[in-house]
Amino acid sequence: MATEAPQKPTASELQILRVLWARGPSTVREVHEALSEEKSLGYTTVLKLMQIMTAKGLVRRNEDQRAHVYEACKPATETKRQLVGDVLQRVFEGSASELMIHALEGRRTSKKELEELRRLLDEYERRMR
Amino acid sequence: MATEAPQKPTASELQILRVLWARGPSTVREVHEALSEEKSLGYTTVLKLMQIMTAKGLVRRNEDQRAHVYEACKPATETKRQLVGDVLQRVFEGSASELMIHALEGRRTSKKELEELRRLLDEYERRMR
DNA sequence: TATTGTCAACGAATTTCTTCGTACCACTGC
DNA sequence: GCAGTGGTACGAAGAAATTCGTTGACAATA
Repeated sequence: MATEAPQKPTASELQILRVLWARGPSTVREVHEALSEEKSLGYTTVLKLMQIMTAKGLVRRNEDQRAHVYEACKPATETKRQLVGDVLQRVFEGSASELMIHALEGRRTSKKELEELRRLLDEYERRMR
Repeated sequence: MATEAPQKPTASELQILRVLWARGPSTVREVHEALSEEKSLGYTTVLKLMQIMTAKGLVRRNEDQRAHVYEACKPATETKRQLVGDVLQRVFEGSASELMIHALEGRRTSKKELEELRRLLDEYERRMR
């Protein structure tokens, strides 16, 4: 089918994407092993998910080897931007400040991270000009 | 049933919560009308959703009047914090800076908003001390 | 009192996610 | 050439979301 519309990954699919982003192109077995460290999932479950993701166009695979090698279609950055953009719209009506407020509250944010955030703002502003 | 576990609203449920947050306690009809402006949904669909949300403990209702009056159980802030916290963990492994980067990219952020963001950081830091 | 309109309740149909069991295929080593 | 091993494909089952039609209660009104 190879749909062309940009699909939003589900929670499970995101877990798999994260492994692919971190490891680069990987086989189902490799993904399954990486995921096993945090969650117990059957091998065929991961396989099925990755097949579905292939059909959706979230990942593509190279079938040259017997163990197909999968990789994410889109770079991590793009998908992350899409996901956060979705929440930004659906929950905060597009207000980045509102998003930030709620992201900072309800957790301890280190001094280091605050500085990093300031640096980001500076950089963004500079680039924007 | 009145479950006690903190439930995460689905996309549709969030739409309804947003109406309730904006309007305060409302009847199904009022919510339905408010939603109709952005989306076409049958009255009974909204009713059903709100009944389910009641069962889940996302909203509570006053049945004194024939047209029951619904309101969100949790304040907007708390739910928003939960939703953004979820993305923060699932997508950005808890890094607020990462979240920020991706929130800012892929959209134009006004100078005004950037200032607001800086102000937030200052305030947060001051409060943290 | 008969009619009409407003509402909640119920349940059913459909779709999507998630999870596996089972079957089947190709290669390797005896 | 036959048994394992390690892989994919297929299909099914259950849960959750989403959507709405139908029914029946109640109330206002003509």
